Amino acid sequence: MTIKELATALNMSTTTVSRVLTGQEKKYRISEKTAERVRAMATTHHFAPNQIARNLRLQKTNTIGLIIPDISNPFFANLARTVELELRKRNKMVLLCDTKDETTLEEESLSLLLGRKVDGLLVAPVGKKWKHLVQNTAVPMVLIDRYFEGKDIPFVATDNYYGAYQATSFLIDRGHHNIACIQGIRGTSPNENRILGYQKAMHDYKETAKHIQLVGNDYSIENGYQSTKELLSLPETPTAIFALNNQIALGAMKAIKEIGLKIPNDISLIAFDEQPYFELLSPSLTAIKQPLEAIGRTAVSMLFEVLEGKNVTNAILKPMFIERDSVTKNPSP
Amino acid sequence: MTIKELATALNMSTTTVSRVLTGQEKKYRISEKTAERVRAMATTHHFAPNQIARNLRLQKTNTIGLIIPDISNPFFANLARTVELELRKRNKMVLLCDTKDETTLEEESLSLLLGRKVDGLLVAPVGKKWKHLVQNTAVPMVLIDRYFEGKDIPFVATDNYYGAYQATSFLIDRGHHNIACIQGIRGTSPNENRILGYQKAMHDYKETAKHIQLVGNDYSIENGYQSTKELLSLPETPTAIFALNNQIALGAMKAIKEIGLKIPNDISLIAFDEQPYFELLSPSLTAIKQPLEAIGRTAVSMLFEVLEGKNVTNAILKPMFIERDSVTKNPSP
DNA sequence: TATAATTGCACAATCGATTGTGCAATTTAC
DNA sequence: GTAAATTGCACAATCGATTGTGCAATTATA
Repeated sequence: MTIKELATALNMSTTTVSRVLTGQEKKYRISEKTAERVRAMATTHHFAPNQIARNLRLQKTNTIGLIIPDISNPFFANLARTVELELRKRNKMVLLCDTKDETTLEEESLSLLLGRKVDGLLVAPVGKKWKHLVQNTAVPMVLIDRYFEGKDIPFVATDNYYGAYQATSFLIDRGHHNIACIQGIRGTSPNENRILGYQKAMHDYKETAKHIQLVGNDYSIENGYQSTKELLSLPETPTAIFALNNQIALGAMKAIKEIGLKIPNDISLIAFDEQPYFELLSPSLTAIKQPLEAIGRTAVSMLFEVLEGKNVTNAILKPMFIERDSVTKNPSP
Repeated sequence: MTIKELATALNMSTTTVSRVLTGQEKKYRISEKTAERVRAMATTHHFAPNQIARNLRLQKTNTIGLIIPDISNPFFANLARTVELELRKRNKMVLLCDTKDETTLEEESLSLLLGRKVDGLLVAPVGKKWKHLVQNTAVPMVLIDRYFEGKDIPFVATDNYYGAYQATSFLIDRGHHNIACIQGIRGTSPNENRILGYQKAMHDYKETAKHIQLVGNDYSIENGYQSTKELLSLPETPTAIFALNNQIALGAMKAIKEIGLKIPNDISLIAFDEQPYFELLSPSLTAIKQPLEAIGRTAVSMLFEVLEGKNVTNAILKPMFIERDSVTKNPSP
């Protein structure tokens, strides 16, 4: 059923029908009697306007593109959920793209979404390249989680530096000197800022902290696993590992278990990212919880401000340190 | 940049430009020289056709609606990922809707997606109501995970009966008589089939199995937690709990830990659904792994068959039982 | 009663692509 | 050299909505 058919059935012009159905009957002086007839007919026929046609005419799709590196990572899955629900409240739908942390796929996703004339973009970029992102000046965009310093694209992220500093200091306070850090994707903002926080803490406590050790290069279970195996085969093994996301932590635990070491006695562990099961592990896992819901909400409201032509300021939200049982007080070596 | 502007710049008709850019230059006898000029101009101007206009003209959006009860549940997040990547290969994009396991939101999502003229629908329904789903006869649909018996909507699901039967038999074999089952959403197909598998096993081994006990009514951590507390405060507590999804299992573990009992000595646990961290728990958690990727792939290819007008047969895929350490051999009572 | 103001609605253009058909210009056939 | 066939491209309609403007019919004003 199209508006034309509806108009024919009512013996009116499509103009009148459209104006009633878009609530403009007052503005265009459609009589209440006519308006009522239109509404009645529309409901009995279950008429719903063709959104494609509207989009074309109105030059607006009420669609937001959401680009995510890995929707199977619970961090992003939760983010996606908040974003979707928040956008729905504002009458937008989301076109989802998973980039598998590949810049190529991200570039492709971007141009596909632009071709579909999304009204806005919410992007958790891979974070290694940014040129394709700044090329788009046409549609408003807000970055989530990973961003680019000085590139003038608004973003919302966790205070990664703060979180990492806090976690590392905690380890040093507990007597750890040799703390290894397993990185995510190098060169991406969260990773670099976490590294900076880690390094700063190591430096601030340099009388006690031994040396800086960075390994790994991916936000994956596999990287956590391999890097941990590597670390634990070193002549001088670290007494604590700082895993820069939940997947790395998972891989690390797997390796530690396989090697037969015990957390926290043989080795301590802290994860950046919180997961519901962390408290159930034995021992429970000390973690830095990112304010996921706040990030999602903020990203959406920032995007709307940009859509409304307002200026926005980037948001950096504080994470929360959750102390549990995966860190010893007295590391052996 | 529109095709019209491009045509003006080339001093040609939009017809010719369109035909070249859609690869129909042969069919409509556009000279190679002209075609080459068009292509060159298109690339220098970075021309990309307005998909909205194409969609309207072609009556096809190359968009699939994906309706999911809870994208933050790793089961569905993984599913969504497979589906998204698989659809992208076939040049479709996905409009995502999260229904929070609420039928109302599902109905709303459905009509929004239909209004947007999606070419097809992949729905993991809440599963309690189906009328709104069968009302849609216009666009092809495939159900995932939860389905409706005899309602003639094609689906792909795990063999829940089989999985539950296997898990329950395993518990009985290990000497458990009093096995409680914490349900997900009652009345939904996976839940009912798992229950049937559980009951059948209990019945088949009735000399040894004691009685059937069903509690709970949600696929949530909270339900797992509350139901477990309830079970463990019974005069005659079960020796094993069968949790009907990963979230329930998580809640159950939380409750068990809080009460101070030990798995598996005090109580055994099996989860329907596998998660990467299950093997890292102490003890590691015995689980039934659903063939997630296969489900996603199958759903997509089934949808395409429907789109191509073929007949499809429902797919019921076998899960895999993964024995770990969360079940004792000799339950005490 | 004649004129002005208001009411109530429809015509037709528009958004940006695609496509059936028609018509010169060129080439081929005889 | 003329008719027929082929080549190369453009006109205009179409998809389904929205909207500036215009024009009767009705009501108000003087």
